[in-house]
Amino acid sequence: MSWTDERVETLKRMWGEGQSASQIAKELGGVTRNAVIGKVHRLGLSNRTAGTATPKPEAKSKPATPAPAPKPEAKPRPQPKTEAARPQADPNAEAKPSTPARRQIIPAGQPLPPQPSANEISPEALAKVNEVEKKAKKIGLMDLTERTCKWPVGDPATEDFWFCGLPVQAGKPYCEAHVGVAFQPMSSRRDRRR
DNA sequence: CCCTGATTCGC
DNA sequence: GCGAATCAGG
Repeated sequence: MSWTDERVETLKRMWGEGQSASQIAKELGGVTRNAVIGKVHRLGLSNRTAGTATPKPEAKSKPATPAPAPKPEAKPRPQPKTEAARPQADPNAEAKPSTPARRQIIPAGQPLPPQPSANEISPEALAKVNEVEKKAKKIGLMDLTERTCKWPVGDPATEDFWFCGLPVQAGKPYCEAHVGVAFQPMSSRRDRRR
């Protein structure tokens, strides 16, 4: 495969959209993420300075760079990374954030409190969670590792309690699906059109 | 271990 | 110019 105009265009577009190199590579086909990254660099449209700015000092032989070129480097990086984390209490301590319809203790006689749109999780995310829970590993507390989703499911007071256990996503404590509900996309407050 | 991008260097 | 190997990090 070669870098045709079209493929380069796709590369540029996707990279601009913040897609990862591997995703782009998969989309293009016939290339590895390394190829994509290499191309990105050659095209000069590299620094997205996102997740991994690697100020690599020097690993291998290459003193052929006598020009240190002091870069001021004042880059705030305006990536539209809109992600407002709703601090989800520790699963271990928290009861069970799994069920969307969280039990709210309503004092008898109270009129149905206008559910303050506290948790407005995208339907897709919820659906994803429900799906994922079917194939969850259903692991016990002892089975949790640093790379198993720690999302609790069920009632800790019963036997019907387990942790998701699916592979977590890079650093996060949860699998992708659960990260989706644990971290709100920030603006769930949509204005009602009049 | 999974993933991310960055860099180097033989081709 | 290309990209695998490697590096550095989450």
